[in-house]
Amino acid sequence: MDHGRPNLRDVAAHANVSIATVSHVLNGTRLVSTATKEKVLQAVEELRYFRNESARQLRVGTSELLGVLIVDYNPFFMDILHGVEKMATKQGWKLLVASTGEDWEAQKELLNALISRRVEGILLAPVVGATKHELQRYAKGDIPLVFIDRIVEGCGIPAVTSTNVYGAQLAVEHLIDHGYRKIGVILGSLSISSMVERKKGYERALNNARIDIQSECMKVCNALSSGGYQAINQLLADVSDLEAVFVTNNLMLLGVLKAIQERSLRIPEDIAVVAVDFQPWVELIKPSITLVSQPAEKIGEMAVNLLMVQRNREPVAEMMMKTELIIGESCGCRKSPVL
Amino acid sequence: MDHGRPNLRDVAAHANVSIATVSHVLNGTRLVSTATKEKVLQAVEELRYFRNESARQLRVGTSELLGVLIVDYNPFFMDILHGVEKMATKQGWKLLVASTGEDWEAQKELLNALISRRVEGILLAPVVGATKHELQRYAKGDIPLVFIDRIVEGCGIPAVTSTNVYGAQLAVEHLIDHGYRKIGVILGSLSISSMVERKKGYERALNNARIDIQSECMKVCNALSSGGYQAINQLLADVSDLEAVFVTNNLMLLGVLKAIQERSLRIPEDIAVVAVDFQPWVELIKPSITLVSQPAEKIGEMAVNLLMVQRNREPVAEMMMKTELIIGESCGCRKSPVL
DNA sequence: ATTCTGTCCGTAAACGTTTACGGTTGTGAG
DNA sequence: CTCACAACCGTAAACGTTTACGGACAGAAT
Repeated sequence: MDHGRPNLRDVAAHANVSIATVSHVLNGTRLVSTATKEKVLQAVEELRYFRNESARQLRVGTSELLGVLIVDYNPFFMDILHGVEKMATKQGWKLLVASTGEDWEAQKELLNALISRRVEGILLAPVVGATKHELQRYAKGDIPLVFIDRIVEGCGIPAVTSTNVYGAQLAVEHLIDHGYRKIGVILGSLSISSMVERKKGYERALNNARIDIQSECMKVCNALSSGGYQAINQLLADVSDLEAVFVTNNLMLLGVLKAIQERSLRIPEDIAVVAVDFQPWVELIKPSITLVSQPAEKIGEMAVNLLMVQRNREPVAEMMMKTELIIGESCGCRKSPVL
Repeated sequence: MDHGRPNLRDVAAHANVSIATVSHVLNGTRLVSTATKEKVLQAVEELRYFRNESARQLRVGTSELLGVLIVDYNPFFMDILHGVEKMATKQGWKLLVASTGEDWEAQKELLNALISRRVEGILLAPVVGATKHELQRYAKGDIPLVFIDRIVEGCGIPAVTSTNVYGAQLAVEHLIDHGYRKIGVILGSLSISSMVERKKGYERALNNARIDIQSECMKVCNALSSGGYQAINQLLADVSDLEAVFVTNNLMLLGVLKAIQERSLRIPEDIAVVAVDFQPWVELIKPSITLVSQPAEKIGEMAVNLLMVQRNREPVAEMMMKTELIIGESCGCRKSPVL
């Protein structure tokens, strides 16, 4: 009884067959008599043999792994991950997951690690600091990439995003329809495409309604709860007659609501709120929040699909998933819309 | 110019050195003159060489991968994952993540897949249906396992959990201190150790206060929002004079609160609520919910630590992380405690 | 008796690394 | 001049699979 993990060779010896036969039995890749098949399977069982995947991978070249680079473990990316896993499992792929933070150097490291592991494809949310030039080089490689949630334009990498401009516009127009004129917006870093797009939607809505866009109504902060908290406080300090605010992601919404509660402001009477990203808990807070929801799970599923299309060398387009306005009470829908 | 990915051989040829030298340069494993070092690095850069990890792994035997089997992508496991990643990164390990659902067959498949990949260790939340016998066989293997959040007793696998019994007891005693006597509990499957423990804590609290434990006060449901929703409705139907309820996880809490809102019951006047798992949003709902919080991120960190201890063949104990009672308004703290 | 066809199986060559072993210089000490 | 030592590098053997190629045998067809 030698030490270490059992080999194909060990199994073969134990079953009195050749190494090739064992492999074929295990993979069902050629006819083997039921007698020897059983011998082999029994040997496998007795030795508790587990195929060495790295040897297989070295030989056949496929890793059956899918790399996913998210920015952090927040609920939005979790929903995406869920969708990704669902689709990946259908291919027999496992997920190699890592979070990058908004740190391009870290993201590059992780990209390299994934490439070294010869993953079948990489899903990534490009991070603040990512350059078109560098991403292009990655795109030239033979591992297909797909952007999720965010993009960097002009590097030939397909993407699955949502209709951010339209969604934001819809949300802000909804506020305008209720008569609000002094509308603030709280944004994350403008180095992120989704934030730029939501800003654009905000501006379009105001422009269409011929409302002046005022710079003090626009706050950029880190896209976390703490950032939202600071931003809303600044907004309230800088804009005395603020009527409404558009919050561009779920985490920032947490901070915004916290600040509003602390100040005992009433929603929507003192300040109306509209936000982005549906999460189950928002149904519970009162008044319920009007939201632009993104189909996060679908984004994940589609991203894997795009990846496979790309692997087949078919031309790939970008996909924008439809956002939806879920109307709650925080937008003041009880006020009659002005005509 | 040949096709396919560049090799060590390709790099060596391109730099006019031996294959061994390239390897040594890349790994810094022996002295190489700066001149050739630069030649090599330039060749690597020009050919865009990426080391083939599976070949390395085959040769040296280490995968630098950590397998993590969670049950689903919910906020609690996300916090755990965050902690796990933080610690794993310190070892240079990447995360192979998969969700199993409450499906033991699926979990076994995934365990086998992870073993085949020769991961450095496996963190898993053992799932409904897992048997001591089968888990013992996995524990015999040379890949260290660590339970997270839940355990299966007697299979020699170390675990990181939280003080569920004590936490639950504390929570329910807190209710009792406020004078509540008719206290319901909503549990997930009792095939899961954490749920059994929370049930035990509930029972201890009642016993200590010499309150009869009534079976109709105890509802077992699937541990999701929908389960909580159904359970609280049944509870309210079966126990007419219900005064309070203890909800044993975060997802079920969502459903419970939804049902309570639909029925326009007041918290805590009509029904007091105490739950398990702190998530940021609970601070926002009014009245704020009294909670037993688990240090999920720490659980993840400790699990990786335990893994490493185990790898060093040191004896390993189980770890129970301290839970904490975060007092909100939903327990009726405004009522003066009875003496 | 020969050939053919089909069933069943084994031998050996890759895949791309790491690393033990050894070889070739050049330099300073004796 | 020799020897030792350091600095530097190359050759080749493993790691555990998959799979192309070919061989042995049995039965059927000629």
